[in-house]
Amino acid sequence: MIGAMAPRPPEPILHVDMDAFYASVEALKDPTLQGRPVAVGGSGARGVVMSASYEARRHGVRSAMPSARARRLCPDLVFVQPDFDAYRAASSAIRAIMRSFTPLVEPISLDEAFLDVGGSVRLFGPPPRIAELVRERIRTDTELTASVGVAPNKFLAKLASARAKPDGVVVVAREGVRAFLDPLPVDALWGVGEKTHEVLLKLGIRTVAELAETSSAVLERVLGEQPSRHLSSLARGADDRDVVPYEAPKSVSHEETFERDVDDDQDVLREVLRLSHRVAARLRADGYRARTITLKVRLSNFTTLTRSRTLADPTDSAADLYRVASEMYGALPFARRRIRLLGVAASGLSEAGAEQLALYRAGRWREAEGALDRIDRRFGLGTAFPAALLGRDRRGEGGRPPKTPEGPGGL
DNA sequence: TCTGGGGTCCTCATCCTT
DNA sequence: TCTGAAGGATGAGGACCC
Repeated sequence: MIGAMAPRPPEPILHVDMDAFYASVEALKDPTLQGRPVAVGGSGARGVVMSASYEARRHGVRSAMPSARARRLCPDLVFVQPDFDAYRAASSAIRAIMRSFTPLVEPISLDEAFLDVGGSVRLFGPPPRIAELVRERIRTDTELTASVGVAPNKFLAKLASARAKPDGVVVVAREGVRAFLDPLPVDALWGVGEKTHEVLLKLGIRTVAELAETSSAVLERVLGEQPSRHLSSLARGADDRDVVPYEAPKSVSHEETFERDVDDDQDVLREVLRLSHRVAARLRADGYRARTITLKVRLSNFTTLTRSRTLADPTDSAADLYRVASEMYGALPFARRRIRLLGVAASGLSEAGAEQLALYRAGRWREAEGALDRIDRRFGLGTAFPAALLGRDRRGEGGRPPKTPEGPGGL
C-alpha cells in the first residue's frame, strides 16, 4: 500500500532567477572583480550591457543599456566580454540542483526557470521551504545567489522573484494576490513593453488595479483582441499555463551587427555565407532541419527588413541556406544602402531523422559541412570554414574578396 | 541615448484551394 | 463555368522577453 498523497499546495510554482548571473559568474572566474562595478557585454561603440553587477546597478547601469552610456554613468565600470561556455556550465549545474527537487523544471533562459513543486511537498516540505532549500543548494554548490518567487501560478511567481531580488524569497499567497498585484505599475506585467506602456499611460492606466478596472471593450479598441484578453487576465492574477519541462525549438538564428556599416555587396554576401554556416551547423548539431529561411537586414537608419521563403523540402545545409538567403538579398529593393546588421534564421523545424535519406539532395556539400562540424567539435568553433571566408576578418574588413561567393563557398 | 543577440508570438495582407 | 466565402499557408513587420 502506497501512503496517501499530500494535497497539492495552493502556491506550488517557483520562479528561480539568478542574481546578476553573467556578472556573478565572471566574478567567480576572476575574484579581483568581486565588489567592483562590472558589466558583461561589448565595450565597443555599438555594444550594449548584457548583465551588470549590483555595484554597477547602484550607478544606474542596467542591462540592454548602450555601453557608451553605461560608461558615462559609471566611469570605473569594468567591461568583460561574455563567456557563454562558462554561463552554460553554471546553468546546467543549477538545473541539476533544481531537478533534484522536482522533474517539472521549465528553463526560460540560462539564468531563470520555473519549477512546479506541487508533487514534492511530502519529500521536502511546503513550497516556501523548498525555495529556501533550492537557494541554499545553489549557494553552497556554485557560490552563486538566486532569488525565488513562490506563487499559485507562473506569472505571479515571476513577479514575486523580481520583488525578492537580490538573494531573497517572496511568497504570494492565494488570498494575498490582489494586495500584491494592485499597486504594481502596469509595465510590471508580462507583455507590457515600451509601446503598450505608452498606450496605457495615454488612457490614464498606471497601475495593475487601474488596468483591472478598465473595460475590456476599451482595451480591445486600443490594443487588439488577443493582447487585451491576455492583459486583463494577468491584471486579475489569472495564468493557467503549466510548467512544461521541454519544448522543441521553433527557430534557430544568428545575427550580427557590423562594427561599421557595410555597403559592399560582396562583403554582405560573405557575411550571409558565414551566418548560413553557423545556422546550419546549429541545425545539424541539434538534429533539426528547416523549411523556412529568413534573411534580416537592418539599415544604418535602423529600418529593419525581413524576407523569408519556404522550401519544398527541409534542409540543414549551409549551401541551401546561403543560396536562398543570397537570392532574397539580391531581390531587395535597394542598391548599395549602408547595412548595420545581417541575420539568417531557419524556422519550420522538423527532426532530421523524420525524413527520407533521399532528401539528402545536397549530397557532397552536406558531407563537407559534416566534416566542418567534426573539425569544429574537435578543435573549437571556427577552426575550419569555407575558403570564401578567408582573407577578411568576420566583420567584413581586410583583404580583397573573391568576385562571387559561390554555393557554400569553395570549402 | 542610440539602440546586441536569440528567441516567441501576434497581426495583417495576400494567395491559393475548396 | 463563374463567383464568392471561408480557411489555410505564407510572408512581412512589429512588440516583447531574457
